[in-house]
Amino acid sequence: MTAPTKPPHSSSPARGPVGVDAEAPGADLHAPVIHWFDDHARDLPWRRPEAGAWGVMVSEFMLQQTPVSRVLPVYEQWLARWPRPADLAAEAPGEAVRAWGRLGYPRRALRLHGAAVAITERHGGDVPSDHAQLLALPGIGEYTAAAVASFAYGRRHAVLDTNVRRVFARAVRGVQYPPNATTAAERKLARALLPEDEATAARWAAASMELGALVCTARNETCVRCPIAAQCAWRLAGKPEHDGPPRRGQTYAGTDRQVRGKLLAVLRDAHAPVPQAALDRVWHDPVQRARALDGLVADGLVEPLPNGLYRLPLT
DNA sequence: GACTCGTGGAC
DNA sequence: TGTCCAAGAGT
Repeated sequence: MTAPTKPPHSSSPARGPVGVDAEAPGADLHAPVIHWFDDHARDLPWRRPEAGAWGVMVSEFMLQQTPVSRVLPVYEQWLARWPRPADLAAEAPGEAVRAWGRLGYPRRALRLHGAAVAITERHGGDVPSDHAQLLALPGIGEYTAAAVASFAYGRRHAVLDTNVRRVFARAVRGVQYPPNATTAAERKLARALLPEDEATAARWAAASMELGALVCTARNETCVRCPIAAQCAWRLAGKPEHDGPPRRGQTYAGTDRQVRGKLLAVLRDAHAPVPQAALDRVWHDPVQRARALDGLVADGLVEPLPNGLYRLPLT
């Protein structure tokens, strides 16, 4: 999977600088990036053929806002325990939350379980390849639908994640960072840059994402290793610093999220219903503590029992 | 659009 | 040490 068929771009004719090719937008970028990918793609388990569409889908859920290094061990355990969607669908949702461990954003575990149930009920147990059908599954948005269709089934979709957005912002728009939220202009650009050929488009999607992850990183980018440095608008402009509205940072200490995390950690580690008193120990402020617990219950991550006990959801 | 939702590593 | 960041989705 790491080095399938090479695209028919091997010898691109000499071109002028930056995007002057009106016939094929981005054609001056495709070949170098894909060739770089041929040599530098990481050997990740979800890229191996035996991963299948289910493996790709599980990896995409886990990789939403979580680094590869932390996903790897959980992914392996997950696929060993639930090798098919129907296997996960047969489990209690709380088991998915427990197996999720400390990946963060545990609602993703619940949604992945829900997606497995839907796949089992509506799609005969097979991960759909159609973008609209993928989009209809819980926890799958625009990015993940495109990623699964492209990576697992070789379909032609613009796969616009934070890595690709940063690569395009720099190489094409000449700015350090993309906007905070994905814009219509970015989607239009991503579609325009998508190679016509389906297999090449899928390869391009994975390659441009990998370039952002390994070379064109948010901080300490290494342009000396970049296959398109010579054409990069940002580098050619002298790599100007980001201006405009500040990129919103995330605070964490003292937030409800931190309290929710502490509460859920207790329930994950317990294999029997937990009394209220055990949950009360994780946070000093009773108001915030109650709000966080209510939120977990409302989200379906925690199941309250009639006798004042709590556990991960059985249904 | 703005906001919420976990966790840990790097600098 | 605190800030920033990581293959987003849902409301």
